[in-house]
Amino acid sequence: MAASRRPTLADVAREVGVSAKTVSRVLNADGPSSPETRARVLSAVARLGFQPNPMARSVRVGGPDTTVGLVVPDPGNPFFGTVAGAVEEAVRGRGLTLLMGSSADDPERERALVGTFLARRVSVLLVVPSPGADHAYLARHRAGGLPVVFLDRPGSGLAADAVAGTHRAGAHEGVAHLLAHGHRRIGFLGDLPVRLHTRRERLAGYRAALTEAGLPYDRALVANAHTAADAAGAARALLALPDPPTALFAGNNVAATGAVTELARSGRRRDVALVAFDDLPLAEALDPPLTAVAQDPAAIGRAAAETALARLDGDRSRARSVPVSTRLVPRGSGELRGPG
Amino acid sequence: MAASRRPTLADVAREVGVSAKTVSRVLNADGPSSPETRARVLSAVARLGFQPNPMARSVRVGGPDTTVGLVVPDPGNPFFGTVAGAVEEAVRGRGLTLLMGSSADDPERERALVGTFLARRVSVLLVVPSPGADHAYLARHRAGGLPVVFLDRPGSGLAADAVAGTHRAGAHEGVAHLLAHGHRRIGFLGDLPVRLHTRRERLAGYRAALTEAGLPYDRALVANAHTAADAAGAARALLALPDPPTALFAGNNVAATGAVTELARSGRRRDVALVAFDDLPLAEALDPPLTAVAQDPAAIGRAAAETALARLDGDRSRARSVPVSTRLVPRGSGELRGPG
DNA sequence: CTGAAAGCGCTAACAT
DNA sequence: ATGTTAGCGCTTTCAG
Repeated sequence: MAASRRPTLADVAREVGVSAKTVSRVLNADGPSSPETRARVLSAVARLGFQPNPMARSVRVGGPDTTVGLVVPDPGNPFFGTVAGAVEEAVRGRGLTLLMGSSADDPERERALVGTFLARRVSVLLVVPSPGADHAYLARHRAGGLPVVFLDRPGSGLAADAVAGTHRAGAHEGVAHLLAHGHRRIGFLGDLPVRLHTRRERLAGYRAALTEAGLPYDRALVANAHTAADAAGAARALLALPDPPTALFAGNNVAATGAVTELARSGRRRDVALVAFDDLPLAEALDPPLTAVAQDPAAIGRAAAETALARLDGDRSRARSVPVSTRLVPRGSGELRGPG
Repeated sequence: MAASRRPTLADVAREVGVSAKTVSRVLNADGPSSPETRARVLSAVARLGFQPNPMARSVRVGGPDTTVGLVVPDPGNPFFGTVAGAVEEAVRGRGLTLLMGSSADDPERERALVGTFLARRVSVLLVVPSPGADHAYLARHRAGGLPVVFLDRPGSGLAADAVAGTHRAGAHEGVAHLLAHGHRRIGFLGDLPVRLHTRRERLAGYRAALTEAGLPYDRALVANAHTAADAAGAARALLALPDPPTALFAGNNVAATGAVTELARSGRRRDVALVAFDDLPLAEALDPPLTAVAQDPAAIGRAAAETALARLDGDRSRARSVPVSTRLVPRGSGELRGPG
C-alpha cells in the first residue's frame, strides 16, 4: 500500500468543485464566502483530513513562520526545562510551535542555533544568552520586526526586552538572612565560567550585603563550579580553609546540590549554615531543611512569551526589562550557628 | 533604516553572475561545478550572509523538513527535560532542529501536537505516548517513510520502534532489595492516572517481586499521586494504616520526592525503608541516603534519536523495542528496619 | 559544466 | 462571492 500523498488545497478544491483560492479564503477567514460553500469546503477538509502546509504559506506570505525559537543552556536543568515548558504553554494558544535548542552556554552554539531559527523565520526569538555572546547581529532582525527577548540574563550589544529573576536582590536577601543570624564569614559558591552574568549579579548581591554589614569581601571565600560534583569539591575546599566560612551561599540549584551533598558527606555537619539561590524540590526534606531564594522559572517563561507576543501584536514601546521576583523561603538551614 | 530583505538564492546568483541553479548546485553538492564558480559562489554566500530557506526547500522537494518532532508530558520534569536535551544533542549533528511540545499526558493535546508536527513534515517523530492515546492514525505516515519512535512507553495501535527504561525489571529489583532486607509489607506509591503504562509496569514488577517472595498483594498498600504534594499525602495515608507498611517503593521521581518529604515531616522517621524508581540529584545528601533504581534519561533520548535516524537512513528492519537498563544504586534508605 | 523553464503548496493582487 | 494569474524561494527537469 503506497502511502497516499498528503492532501493539498488543490485536492480539497477539486473535491468541492471550487478554486483553491476559495478554499484558502474559507480556511483563513480571508474575504467573504457563502455559508454554503463554506460548509462544503469545511466538510471536504474534514473528510480528506486536509491540513494546510504552514511552510508553503510561510514561503508565499514572506512573513514569519508559526514557530517560536528558544535557546537554553541545558533543557535537563529543571530551571530551564520549566522555562521551556512555560514558553510552550504560553504560545500554543496562538498556534505557535516551539523550536528548542541547547547552547551549553557556548556562544558559538548559541549563534548557530539562532542562525537556524532565523533561517526558519521564527515569529519570535527567545534566548538565554551565553556568556561572551554578542547579539549586535540581531539588530537588523529586530528592526525588521522580529521580537527578541532575552531570558534569565540580559543580551549583549542589543537593546531588546529581557525577562529575568532578580539575581542581585535575591542574593542580597539570601546573604542578609545569613548575616542576620550572626554569620561573619560566608562562602560563595558560584557557577562557571566566572563571567556568567547570573554568577556576577548574585556575587554582587552577596558583596553588597557584606558591605552593608560592614564586612570585608574576602576572595578566598569565593569558589566556583559548574557541576554538582565540582560544587561539592569547591564547598569542601572552602570549609577546609584555615579560617573557614561558617555559612555558605550557593549561587544556583547545581551549586546548592553540591553544597548540600558535601555537608551531608562530612558527617552531616550542622555547624555550617546554607542558603541556596534557586529552590529544590527536596528542600523541605533535607536535614536541616534548606533555606532558599526561590526563583519562579514558569513565571519567567510565561512573561518572556507574553512580552514577545505583545511585540508581535505591534507593541512598539521601548525595550523593557521585566524583573521576576525571587522569594526567600526560610526553612532552617540559614539559621544554623556553629560553635564559634 | 528599513530592514533589508534576507538574501535569497537569486541574490547570490546575481552577485556572482550565474544562475540560481548553479548556486543551488554548489550549496547542495548536487551535480558538478567548476572549482572557480564554486569559490566565487561560496564567497558571495559568505559576503551576503545567505542562508537557504529550509521551508522553501521543503515545499519544493516535497520531502520531510529538517525538523524532529518531540512530544513529552512535561519538559519541567528533569527526566523529560534531559530526554529532550539528549534528543536535541543527537540530531543537531545532522542539521535537524527540535520541535518540542508538551502533552501534559493528555491524549488530545498529544494528538494535536503530532498533527502540527505532521503538517510541518517533520523528518522523524518521537512521542512519549499519553495514557489512552491511540496511534493507529500514524500507520500511513509510518508506511510513507516517517520514522516514529515511542519513548518511555510503548505506543498503542501501531507497530513502531520504542525506547524505554526497563520499568518492570527495575521495579522488581528495587522491591527485591527491600524484601532482601526483611520487609514484608511494602507500600507502592504510583503515578496517576492509574492506567499510565509506566505505573502499571512498575506495579507489575512490584507484584512479581512480592509473589516470588511468597507474599500476597495487598491493594491497601498501593496509593497514587501525580504531584509531590499529593504523593506526600498518599505516603502519609499508607503509613497511617492500621497495619502500615514498613517500607515504601516510590514509582517515579515525583513520588519519591513526596515520600521523602513525608518521612522528613514525620519527625524524620528512620523506621520506614524507601526505594525510589528514578534517581534524584540529592539522593546521596538525604538522611538516610536514598536508594534508587536509576534510569538513564540521556541514554533513552540518544537511543531514540539514533533509532529514528537509522530509519531515516533506510533501515527497514522490523520495529524493535530498545530497552534501556536501570541500575540499582543502594545508598541506605532501602536497608532500614523498623522496630517490628 | 551551466542555464531556462516549470512547479512544490500556498496566497496577494487583480479580475469578474 | 468566486476565479485567475502570478509569484514566494527553492529544486527538478530538461536543454544546451
